[in-house]
Amino acid sequence: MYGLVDGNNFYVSCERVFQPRLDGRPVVVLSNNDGNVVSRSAEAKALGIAMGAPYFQVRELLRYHQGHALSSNYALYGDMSRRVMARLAEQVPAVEVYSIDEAFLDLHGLTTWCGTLDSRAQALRRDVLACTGIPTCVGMAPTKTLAKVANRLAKKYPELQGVLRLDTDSRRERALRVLPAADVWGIGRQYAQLLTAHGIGTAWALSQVSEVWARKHLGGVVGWRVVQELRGQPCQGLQASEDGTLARQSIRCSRSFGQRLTALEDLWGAVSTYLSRAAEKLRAQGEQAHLLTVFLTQDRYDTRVPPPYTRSATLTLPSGPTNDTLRLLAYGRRLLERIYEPDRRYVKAGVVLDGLEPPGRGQQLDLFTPAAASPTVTEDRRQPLMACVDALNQRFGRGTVRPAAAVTAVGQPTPWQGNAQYRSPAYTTRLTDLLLVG
DNA sequence: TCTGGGGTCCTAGGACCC
DNA sequence: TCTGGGGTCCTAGGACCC
Repeated sequence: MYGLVDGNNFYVSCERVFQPRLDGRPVVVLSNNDGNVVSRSAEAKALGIAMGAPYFQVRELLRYHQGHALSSNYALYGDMSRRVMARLAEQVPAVEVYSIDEAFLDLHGLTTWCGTLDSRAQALRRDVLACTGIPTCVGMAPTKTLAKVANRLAKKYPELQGVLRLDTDSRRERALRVLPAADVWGIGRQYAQLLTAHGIGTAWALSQVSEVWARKHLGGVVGWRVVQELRGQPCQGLQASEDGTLARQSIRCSRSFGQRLTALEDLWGAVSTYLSRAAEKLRAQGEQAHLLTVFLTQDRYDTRVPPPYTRSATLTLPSGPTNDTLRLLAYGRRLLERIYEPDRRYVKAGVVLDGLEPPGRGQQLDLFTPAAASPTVTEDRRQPLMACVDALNQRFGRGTVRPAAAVTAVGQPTPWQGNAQYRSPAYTTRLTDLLLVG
């Protein structure tokens, strides 16, 4: 039996823990750059503000109803997330941290020693609320996909008091019949449209399609798994996370700029910043990457620009995997120059590190470089430098030590810097931002 | 004027290897 | 003129998730 715990309106709930004045009002949290709505309070949902709505479209509505919009504060949400996950890990055999606000639980054997599953789930919710201030809902079922269904309905119907268990055929059928197929985990916009066209409206109808049909129309084996899981056949197990964190298979860092950029050197300032940050994450995870991607994106809402909006270039690092910022920067520059075109107006850039593995798994030497000058040798000497940079940035704040390309003249604004006008303090992770009570 | 960021998995063709 | 089978890697792209 699987459980799925999900924080209600997670980002808004995090903000409300420290700003009770936000209670009872429409509140939204915005994406980076104050672009889109990414979290909404119940009051904001009631106003009809859609998930992902551009802020400029809802700004007036929100103001009229005396609501609040906040820039996203990932330092706060990340820390609150760790607190929630830690509470869960204390109380169940295994936890898979699925996203910043969601975790799958292994509920094996919980009934036998401590009451019914439902009462256990309620106790879990009370504990998380009491210890972190975050309200949650819990769904329980024999497959992850059904646990997601249960969680969804637990949120939708308040009379369920935040908990729903789907462990019998009749309960399962009742639930699937009221859930739109589009709300099933794994059914996105494209598939939802296709299902509608075929007269498949509910999750129940989706669970009745044939294997051949699912494989043909829903992306092969992926779609078939969704159908099987809706029928109660588990296709995926729990991937337990060690100490509440998950080792990633790829690391990405990308940002929208505060303004359009055209100059190569401005773009390089952004890309080198993101690449340094990605390399730092890579080292924190104790791994090396052997694939590097750089991408540039143009304004996809500008009708004068024909698609594709994003150009990317990927390089398999010729001298093997690395987590050395300086080497990644050298390759990153080449990739950027490969995709950069003058006279284009770019809105966003990013980097991806892929092919991650722990260090020391047979390094590839370059045939044409003398061994003493090979990248891996100079790099070994640079490991202490990287460790030092990481330590400085951790102690004195991100960007204390950064690539020269990312440094602007004193008093000059950073050309690529995004907007974050309504950011709340880092209440739980920065000493000077501690909440004062008095 | 203003439209996010960071992930996962799968497919598929071509290069290359034995 | 005939032209294998199975494997991995590389690269790009497409779908999905929160």
